[in-house]
Amino acid sequence: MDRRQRKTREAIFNAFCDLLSKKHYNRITVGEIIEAADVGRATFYAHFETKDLLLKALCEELFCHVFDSTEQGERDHKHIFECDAPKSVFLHLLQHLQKNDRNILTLLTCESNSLFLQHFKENLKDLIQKQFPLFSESKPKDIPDDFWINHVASSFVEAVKWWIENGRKESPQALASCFNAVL
Amino acid sequence: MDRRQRKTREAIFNAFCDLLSKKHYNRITVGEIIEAADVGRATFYAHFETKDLLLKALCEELFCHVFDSTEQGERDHKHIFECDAPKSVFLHLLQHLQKNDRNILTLLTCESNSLFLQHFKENLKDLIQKQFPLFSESKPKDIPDDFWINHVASSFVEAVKWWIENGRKESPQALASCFNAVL
DNA sequence: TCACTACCGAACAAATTGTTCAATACAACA
DNA sequence: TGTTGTATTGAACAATTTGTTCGGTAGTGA
Repeated sequence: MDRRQRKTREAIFNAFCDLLSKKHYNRITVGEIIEAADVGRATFYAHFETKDLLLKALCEELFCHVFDSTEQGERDHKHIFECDAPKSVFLHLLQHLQKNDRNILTLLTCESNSLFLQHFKENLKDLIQKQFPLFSESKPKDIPDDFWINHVASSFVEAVKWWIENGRKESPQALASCFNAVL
Repeated sequence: MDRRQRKTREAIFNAFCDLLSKKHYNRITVGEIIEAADVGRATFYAHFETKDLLLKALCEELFCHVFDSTEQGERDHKHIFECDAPKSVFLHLLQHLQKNDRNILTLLTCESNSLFLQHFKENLKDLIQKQFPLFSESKPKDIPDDFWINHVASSFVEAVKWWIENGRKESPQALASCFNAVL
């Protein structure tokens, strides 16, 4: 990709994140984004058809990074998935979030955090699906598999949401152990 | 309240619900609402400052009804909260939803159902909070109370969401038992 | 009957969206 | 280094949408 395109894309992402930390997604206009990013109006629309697609692209870049490194971990350090999964997977994810790559915590803390947590949940469900045998051990009998997957993924996301909305006072370890306790 | 006001309010609510069943909340304009409701623009703004506040008012009317009748039940039929709560509370809520008062199922099935489920969760948390002793029996040790309340409420909402998005094939009883199994 | 108030509807400025286009600046490659 | 292709610019544009105003109309409650 052309260096100019990369820079523009990055400038738009950064401006968008900045704005998200200040006001709700629905109240952010394209005009504000291009002003903050300092790019031309036509340039914005050359990159993203709509604000919704900008959000989608941002989420993809964001979570693709988190989950890639998780699956990377899966290959590099087989033990994460082998010894006491799924516990270690969730702890690993929490530690990853705590590292705050690409300022992901700002987005998960902002007024519109639900938008990002929603994407997070979808990615999580995929991950659980792929590694289903690992997660099915703790599954109660007589409930549908996808009900269980949905429950595990959404419980984790809701735990993260709770954590964030309460000021992230607990360590990743403490939160993971709360999560494991209710699961 | 003046009969004219009641009628206008009702017309706007109905039009809004109709539109929500057809398109996403973000894509619905005030212009469309007043056309569907067949009221003047100034009239709309005399009732609701913004579209967001209209949504809020709708949610309040909707869930106030569901939860009032639940707490009503609490007074009239003490057994709901006394014998095997919290199981019966959730079953009761599901049966209430199934009755589809005020077409609530249309809203919970629409593209923007998250908006309503969010309000549902808040009301649910209040309910659990008020009846906390009943719900704390199954609470694992060593986790914060509000983490537990959040987990119970959001698990229920996510179960309902799963139920709806999968076409509500299960009976309220079957769903309640899935929910109890994972809790 | 009478006073009150909700509604109408048209008109309005302001903000926003998404597109177009010619001019300019930069990148990649030979 | 020069050439070619492409990204960016900025201004201008119509079309939508928002939220407000106001004089006139009509229904409400007492």
